[in-house]
Amino acid sequence: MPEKPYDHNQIELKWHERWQNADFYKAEENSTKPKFYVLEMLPYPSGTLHIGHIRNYSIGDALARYKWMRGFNVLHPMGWDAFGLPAENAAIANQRPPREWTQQNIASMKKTHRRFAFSYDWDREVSTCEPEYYRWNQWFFLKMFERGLAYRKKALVNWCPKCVTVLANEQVVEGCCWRHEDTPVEQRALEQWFLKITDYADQLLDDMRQLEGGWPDRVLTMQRNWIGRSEGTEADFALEGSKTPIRVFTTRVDTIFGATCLILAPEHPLNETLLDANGQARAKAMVDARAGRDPGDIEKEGFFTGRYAVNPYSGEKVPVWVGNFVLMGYGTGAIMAVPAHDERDFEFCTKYGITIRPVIRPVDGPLDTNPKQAFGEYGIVENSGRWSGLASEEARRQMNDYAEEKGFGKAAITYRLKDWGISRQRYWGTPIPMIHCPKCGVVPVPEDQLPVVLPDRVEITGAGRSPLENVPEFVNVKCPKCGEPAKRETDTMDTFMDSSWYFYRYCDAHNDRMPFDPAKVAYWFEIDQYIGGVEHAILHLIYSRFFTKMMRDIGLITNSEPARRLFTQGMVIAEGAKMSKSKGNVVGADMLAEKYGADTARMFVLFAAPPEKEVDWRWEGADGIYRFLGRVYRFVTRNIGRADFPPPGDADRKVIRKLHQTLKKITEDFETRWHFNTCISSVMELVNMLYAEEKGISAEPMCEILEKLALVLAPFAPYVAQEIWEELGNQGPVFRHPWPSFDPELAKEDLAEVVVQVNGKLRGRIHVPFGTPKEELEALAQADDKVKPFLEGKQIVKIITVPDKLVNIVVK
RNA sequence: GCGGAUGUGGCGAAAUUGGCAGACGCGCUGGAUUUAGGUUCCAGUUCCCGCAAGGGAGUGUAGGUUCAAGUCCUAUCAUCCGCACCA
Repeated sequence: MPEKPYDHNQIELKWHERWQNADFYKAEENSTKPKFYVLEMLPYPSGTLHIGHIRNYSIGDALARYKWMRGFNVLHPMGWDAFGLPAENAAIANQRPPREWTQQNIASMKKTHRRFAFSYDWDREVSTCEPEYYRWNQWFFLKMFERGLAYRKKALVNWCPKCVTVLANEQVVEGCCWRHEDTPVEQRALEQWFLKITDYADQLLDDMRQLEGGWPDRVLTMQRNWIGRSEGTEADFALEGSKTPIRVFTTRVDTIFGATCLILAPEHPLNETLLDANGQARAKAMVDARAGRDPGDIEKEGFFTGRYAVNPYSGEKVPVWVGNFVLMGYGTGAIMAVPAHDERDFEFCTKYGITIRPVIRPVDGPLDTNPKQAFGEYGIVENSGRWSGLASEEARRQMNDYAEEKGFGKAAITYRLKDWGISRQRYWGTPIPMIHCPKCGVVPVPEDQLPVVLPDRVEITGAGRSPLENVPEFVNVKCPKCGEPAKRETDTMDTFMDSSWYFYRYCDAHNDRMPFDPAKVAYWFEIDQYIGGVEHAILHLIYSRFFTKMMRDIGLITNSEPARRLFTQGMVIAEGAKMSKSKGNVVGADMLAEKYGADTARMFVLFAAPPEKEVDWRWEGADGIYRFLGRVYRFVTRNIGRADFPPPGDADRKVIRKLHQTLKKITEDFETRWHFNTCISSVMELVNMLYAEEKGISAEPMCEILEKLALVLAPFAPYVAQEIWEELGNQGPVFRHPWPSFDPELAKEDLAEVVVQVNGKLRGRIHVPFGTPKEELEALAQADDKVKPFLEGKQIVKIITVPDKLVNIVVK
């Protein structure tokens, strides 16, 4: 057959059309339990759908297709993000009717991903935007409410005055709105719903031990920091002239005799009674000044309240101050300042001339009167009454006991992790199924009335309150308890709620009685492999771990962790920045596909770097991939049905060996590391050799090679692979054919190449049969012409020999 | 400041268990095909000296362990990421 030019357009269109309605996307029934892989949809900041597709699908596809060939049945559903609205895009969130938008989106996603991707099981698809999904979000919310895990309180929220909306924590970038980088976020007090994730803080921390090895260390560390457990002591300082004491939290109670003042956070509730109008104004100014600033840039300042408090251990009277560096959100919002042993306290107290009193000395030295040396260090406690002379750790223990005994404090643990605020003042999202009744208070919507569905037409006011408030037929309801007129909750849920359990729903997507059948989930879970972007390391991945534990506690599931293994993909960056639509630096993988075709586009992205690494997007290298696919295609077409094959010869052995070496390499890389870049490069090596040896390859090996080439290429370049598969006279999809196995015997070289070093430097190489004995190797090495000159006139001290690999001669 | 990672050619990168540094690709150089350009094919391409054979240096920097270090240890610098007056 004459050589055909590689026309990617023609090939891709042809198969694109044929695959439109093919049923081989469906998972095959399998007698053994398949692996459960979940591929999170968008590993990149939302808005980067373009690039998200190609990179994520590539990895997902390549894996899924490969696993399929190996006889696995991979559950590979669409992730929630695919249908979910970009949560941060308030404009769209408030304008589009969700249902239509969703359906439109599904349609377009189906189209796009047919082009780029392959193996989705549409039966299991779930849209988090569908009322059916609201229902189970709401169901979970009610279960948590019953258990006291969902509660309502007034809380400060981030507020962007330009967007006129509430922002989630993750949408606040360096104190400013993520869309208006010059606009500091304000704090507003609103009634909000919270989930008590803090109840699970210790479990979330402890269970990480199960995840070690399966999850990247980086993610585990980030989670550990985010939860931020610290052990310490809470102690009450009696406030003079008041019955309410001031409670402080410290991790270093052993330094408490060095506490020379108390400092309250400017937002501390006690300030309302403690301060005069002037003082309150100053405190408020501090809070405002802090908004939108990098904490490191703010100079510490504060003022004396005029009041004193009593150190419960020493009985010493210390002044009470207000300080701008004390955070209300951590510990108790009040600290004892120990300027001798804490850098921040030192800075503050030096500025205002407050006494500095060292109380910790090094184990092997005297008390250091220059306090700067001792910040944060442990040692021996001094000048501390009955505790003097104890080691820090022991002092802490005894002082904790003492506090408890005397009733003024106790050992305490605080967390950086805060309860999860899920209220959003948005149209978009799952309505929170609660009703506010003037008589009965907050009443849950009865389970049989779920789902509470969003109204279709909503006018956007931009007033910064939920647009749902303006829809009377939604808001005005009868109280389920007393039947009197009441108001519906108008906040909707954070979309992270959806993402926290979507993969459970995949196991039983059409269940209309429960979120899912526990038996089905028990069959699939835990997830064998979860794949997603790093940026979800703390939020999504902590929330979904929390959900899993909550679901276990309400008896739905038995596993404590959602996923055994986690793989975090690197991000695609452009010119050093994360790609995002708002930055306008999304470079089109579409354009790449337009010019070279989807096969080249996908393969190029896979070839650029291993998947866990972030990759700077530039398309200079794409030519090489396109050339390569052309080389393959032309090679195959001109060798199909050729009449003039030579008789079997040396070349056959050579290329068959290379073929099996390639198969071995790809199979191993695929199975363990997912380093597709090295897989691809080894196929390239094979093809390079095929070009060099083409004339000498006889008919039979050529047949084998062409077929294996199609199979090996299929995960990376499905269209060309399929086309070749058909040209070779095969029927049906190449993906249904089992993955080719390799023969280790055929992959073996005839002779071992043994490297000869003199003093660790490469001087020669000898070729010997495998298993040549040590003595013989050493003799051959010394006799080698290239090696000899380096041995002349020298004395051989030692020879190290690694059989079949290396001889190192040490000379003097 | 704390925590985590990463540093290898002009570029993306490879080297999986301490054993040939730079596979594969881009780019570049030369050659063949071509009226020419493009395409395709072949060869070369870490740096320095050399026409060449060959030799020397070389994985951010400085030490160390080892017959042998990109890989292990110590220190240090740079970059990136995460958290950040967290008491």
